[in-house]
Amino acid sequence: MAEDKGITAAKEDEFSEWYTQIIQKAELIEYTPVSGCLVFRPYSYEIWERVQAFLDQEFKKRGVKNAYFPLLIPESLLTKEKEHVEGFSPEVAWVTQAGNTPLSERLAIRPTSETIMYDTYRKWVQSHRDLPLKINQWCNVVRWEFKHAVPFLRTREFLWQEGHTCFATKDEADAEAHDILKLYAQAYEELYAVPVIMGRKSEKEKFAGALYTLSVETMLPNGKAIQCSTSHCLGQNFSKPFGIQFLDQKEQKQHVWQNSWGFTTRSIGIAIMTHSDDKGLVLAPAIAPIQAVVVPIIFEKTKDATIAACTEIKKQLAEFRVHVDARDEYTAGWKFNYWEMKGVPLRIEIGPKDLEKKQAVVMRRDTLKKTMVPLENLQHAISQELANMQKEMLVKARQRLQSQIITAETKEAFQKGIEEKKMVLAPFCGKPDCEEFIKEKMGGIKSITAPFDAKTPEKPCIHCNNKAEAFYYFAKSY
RNA sequence: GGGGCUAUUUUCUAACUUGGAUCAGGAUUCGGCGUUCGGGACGCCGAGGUUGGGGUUCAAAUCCCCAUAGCCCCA
Repeated sequence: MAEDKGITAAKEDEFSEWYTQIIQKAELIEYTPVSGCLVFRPYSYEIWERVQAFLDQEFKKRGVKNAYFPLLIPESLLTKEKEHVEGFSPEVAWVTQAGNTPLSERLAIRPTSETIMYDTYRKWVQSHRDLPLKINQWCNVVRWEFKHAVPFLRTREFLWQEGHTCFATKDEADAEAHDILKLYAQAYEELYAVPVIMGRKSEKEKFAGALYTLSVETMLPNGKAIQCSTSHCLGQNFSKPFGIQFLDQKEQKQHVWQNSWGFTTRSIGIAIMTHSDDKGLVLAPAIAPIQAVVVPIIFEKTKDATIAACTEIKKQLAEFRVHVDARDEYTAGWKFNYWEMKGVPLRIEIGPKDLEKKQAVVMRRDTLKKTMVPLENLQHAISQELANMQKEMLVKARQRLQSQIITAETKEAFQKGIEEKKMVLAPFCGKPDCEEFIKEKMGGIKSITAPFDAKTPEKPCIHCNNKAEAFYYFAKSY
């Protein structure tokens, strides 16, 4: 139910505390007795449902079918691809007994489903006519993190979709990996209004078992970079150990080329951190469970007429997600604060004075600016305000992101940028041991991604002075 | 990976330092009734609490240990 007080921590000064308050007071998250396993309350789950609806429809346009594979993966399957197991084994949770009976083979709770799915794909792919095979599943996964949990961003159990596709050729796999990456970027920018960077992960940071990993990345207001989503080309790294083969047109046996790609509930946390302020949550209209809340200003004599007018307005605005807060037990002022904390994009105030003048007061959550709108124009005005807000939130966030990025071609500039909590674009050789060095020496910074839009470096690697493979972003990250 | 801090009800807290009878006090919240309502209204009545386990003690919310959870800082 409603909390008694607003947000008491400032985003600028106490970012973590501020975030902890937001997610609880906006009724997004509830803690549970299990560390790192949190409740997605209806208000955050509804955001997820909107993103799901968008992605699901886009997957289907691309010929992807939904299916569901088991939660439990036998150890023998999980360990089939060597790099993959090594990457995941430290954080796999295991089921070892049923009641009091030990299991003959322990079962992993899926950290990701490559292995269980590909064991089945082997049976489904025989001919080039069976390709491409494109399957997605919406599910939960468990990765037993030992770092402390950050709600949405890093939890032991989280929700996601994982797409797993097979192609006859590498070209097709490459094209799809890029296509899905762009779709993910679109989801961030057009739904969450979060600006992102697309690129390719370093050898060290790529997915365990992948040929290469493409990623969508962004920077949070506290100076930490965060991986938004990834799209992996697995090459034939899994099709070989799992024996996923087909006969091609020339009657030759071939291993399939595979991709896997995922989008998680982490995205919700990124959107919250990006846009919210000291009054609470700020949600982009595209994903807000409620896009406009109508608050009647109630006086005893005009109460019925005011509420009737609000109900009428809701009907007029049927194309939007509108809620009328006609609760008797709270004052208008209380409701203003409450809905601001919940991040509802627009507030429509209707009082007797407004009704006399045939107008409404409309307030935008991101700018907190109020405008008077004639009732006859309301539908159009709301539509405009929502569209503007969606657009301007992205623009504003992009300006902030750009202010957090610098380019460095010398060691000194690089170091300075990192100290200033920037994301630094620098020439890098791409070698894992060189990256390991940088990480050790510079307080745990990682390569983020080699952005697609960067130039070819002329200067050598920022650290080892060998030939640079590409410009990479480096930063502290989640 | 290392270090630190915290835990009282829906929530925020008082009592803890110096263990005891004050009935664990207040506010908020929740339920009821009434007056209110243009930026977190108010009155009356009612509901609700010491995180879990162990120890010290005649006596534990208070001291000690363990577990669990949360938060912060460093790597």
